[in-house]
Amino acid sequence: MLDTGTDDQLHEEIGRRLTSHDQRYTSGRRALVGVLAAAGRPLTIPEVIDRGEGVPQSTAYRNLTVLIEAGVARRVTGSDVHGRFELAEDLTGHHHHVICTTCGTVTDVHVAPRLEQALEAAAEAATADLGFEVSGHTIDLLGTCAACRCPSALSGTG
Amino acid sequence: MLDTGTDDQLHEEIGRRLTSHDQRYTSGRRALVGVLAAAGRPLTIPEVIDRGEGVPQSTAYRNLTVLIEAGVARRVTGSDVHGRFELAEDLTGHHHHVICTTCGTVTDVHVAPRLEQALEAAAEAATADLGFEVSGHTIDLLGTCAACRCPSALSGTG
DNA sequence: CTCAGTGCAAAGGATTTGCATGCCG
DNA sequence: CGGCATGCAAATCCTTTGCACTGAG
Repeated sequence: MLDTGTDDQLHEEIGRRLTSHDQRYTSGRRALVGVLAAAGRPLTIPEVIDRGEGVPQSTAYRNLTVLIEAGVARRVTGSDVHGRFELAEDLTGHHHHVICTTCGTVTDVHVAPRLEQALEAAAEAATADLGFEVSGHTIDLLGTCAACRCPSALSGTG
Repeated sequence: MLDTGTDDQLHEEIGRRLTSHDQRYTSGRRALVGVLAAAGRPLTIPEVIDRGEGVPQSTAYRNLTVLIEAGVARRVTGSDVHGRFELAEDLTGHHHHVICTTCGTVTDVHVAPRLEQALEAAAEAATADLGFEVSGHTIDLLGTCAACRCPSALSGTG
């Protein structure tokens, strides 16, 4: 993960990446990045639009595409119909997704580095004979979230 | 993984599952299962249709939905636009996917059971404080396949 | 015979694109 | 000033659905 400790540093780094892809880092794109950064989990297009100030779908899709091409964002696919979008891992840190199979909500989690390393080694071993060069991985943990396991927890009295 | 060592056993088991969901195991569905079983990797709808004998899209989607509801098939999402479909893991064995980020091809791989267990344990630990109950996981290994790394290998002399 | 499955074509929803205008560089 | 980003709306693509027909129990 890069040193993007402050929002300014994050935006600066993203600006550099866009520039190097002949793209401008406009206020609309900045807002889009802000929405993704603030979310802390992958968002669907409706969610992105909701949190932006009246951004049209087309612009949201278009800018997301630009961000993806510049290596700033990533498209994630949950069990949902909508694609989900989040900032690139080198900006936010390597993490995985916890997906509730009941409500479809996606949450970020971090896994022990030791296990990550073990997985990487295993991945190399498993794909060596395929002539496949592993550059990364994703792990989705599937199950049921607290809210779906115990709906009454939402009403406050337990 | 169930004892579905022969195609007959596989079809018998699938027939049972469909029956228990008030669905018939028709020849069309049998053919669909055959296509998925023969593929050995998740197929997109165009691929499924290609390998079937003139199955209409609507029937393909419809039967895939039925198979999924009966726990016979599963929907996987690659980096592609199309959803991908494969038989359920308890029929084919637990495995993961290797995805070529260049051409989008998805291949199945198996990972050492020891690592799977370590991952499961880590998953429990990582989600315990979320109140999330983990019931399964998926791992996608991303990278570049042999064909995309070395295109000349396809010409036969490699 | 009766109901579920199939096929066709249209509908529905997500994503992409064309074109005119406004803004950044 | 010139080119890119933006907005709107239509187009496109994947997926679902309605309806009539055919096949299985």
